Amino acid sequence: MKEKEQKIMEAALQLFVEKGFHGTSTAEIARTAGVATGTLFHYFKTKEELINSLYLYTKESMFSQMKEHFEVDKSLKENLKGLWSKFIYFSMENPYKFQFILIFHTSPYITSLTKEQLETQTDALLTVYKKGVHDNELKEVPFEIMIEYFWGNIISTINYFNKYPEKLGDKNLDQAFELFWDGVSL
Amino acid sequence: MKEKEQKIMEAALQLFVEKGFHGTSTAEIARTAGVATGTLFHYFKTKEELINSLYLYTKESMFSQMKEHFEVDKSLKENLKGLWSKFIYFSMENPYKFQFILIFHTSPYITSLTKEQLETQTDALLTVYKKGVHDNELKEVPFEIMIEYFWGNIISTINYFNKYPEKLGDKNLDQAFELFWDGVSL
DNA sequence: TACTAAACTGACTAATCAGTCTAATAATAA
DNA sequence: TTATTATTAGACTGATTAGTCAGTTTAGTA
Repeated sequence: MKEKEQKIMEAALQLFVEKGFHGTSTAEIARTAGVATGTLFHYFKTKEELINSLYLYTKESMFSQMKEHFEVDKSLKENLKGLWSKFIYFSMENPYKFQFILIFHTSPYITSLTKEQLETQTDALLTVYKKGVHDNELKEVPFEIMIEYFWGNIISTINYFNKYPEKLGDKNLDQAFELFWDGVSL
Repeated sequence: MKEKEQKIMEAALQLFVEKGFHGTSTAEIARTAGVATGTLFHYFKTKEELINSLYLYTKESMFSQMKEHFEVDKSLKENLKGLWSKFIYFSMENPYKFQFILIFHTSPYITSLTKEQLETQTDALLTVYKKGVHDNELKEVPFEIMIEYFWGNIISTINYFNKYPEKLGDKNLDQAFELFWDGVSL
């Protein structure tokens, strides 16, 4: 990716999160990125294309860190906590990216295409869930309820640490995870 | 409230949820409500005042249904489930209102004043939580974690039923609540 | 060195924005 | 009835918007 393209995306990411999609003008993005408006439209044909590109970029940036497979010598709980923690740490280290994904996901901008791409990302979790149920470690509830519960818990944990950053530590992380785990486990 | 004022608020509520604050023009709100733009600005001095009025109105509309006190002859679990269910049903019956509260709450529009008003709303929950801990029914984790967990669970349950409205029923509601309850209870 | 294509610029435009203003109408009171 | 006030209308304004375009700079190639 070219340097100016990168700068445009970084500026757009920050401004979109702080001021919303419509609240941010292309002129402001270009100014913040230190480029001319023409340059912005050279790389992204429309504002909407910029928004969608940014979504795919941030989502890829997040899920690329979640790729590692489960370690067979560890328990389901340990493995789940590993994945759960990765999401927490990613969002603490990349607050704008995480916030952007959240905002975008509940906005009218999301196209059915990008929605589909997100769905497939849950396949790995489905495998874990099925194994957990089979081994009598997890409750047998509709998978879609389980996945919403998983995400909801991650998001609320992140909200907590965003509100009270000074509380970030192993003890509170463990307690937040225990709430989640005791909910899903048998 | 005058009829046209009401119409303006209803139109604004729907459009804000569907297209965002900046994405919705005052002209479109007036057109949808069937009034002239002048009428809109007669009732609301600015667009921002309209947004804030709408927030206070929807929030009041939601919390007025949650006012009932806990019933002493019922268990903590039953009481909590009653409150939890009320939120679920409110959002299913008033999807725009609930969505608007969510969007507004994570937007730059929210002022410190309205933020304070929301905080006090959690006082009732704090009392319940303290009693639950004292009676050895609830885990002793920081209250702020508990409250985020409570909200997160409600929101993810609502997300689930919004995605799959045909799944709305006592069985799935019970299962979703059991996830929550098993997380918080000892 | 000369040539070419891509990267880049910023002034510009048509459309749209929030908000104003004057005037018309409806409601109420004397 | 007449006077007064609250309500409604929509054309209008200056500012801002997304996007264009004609031209300049940069980088690679032969």
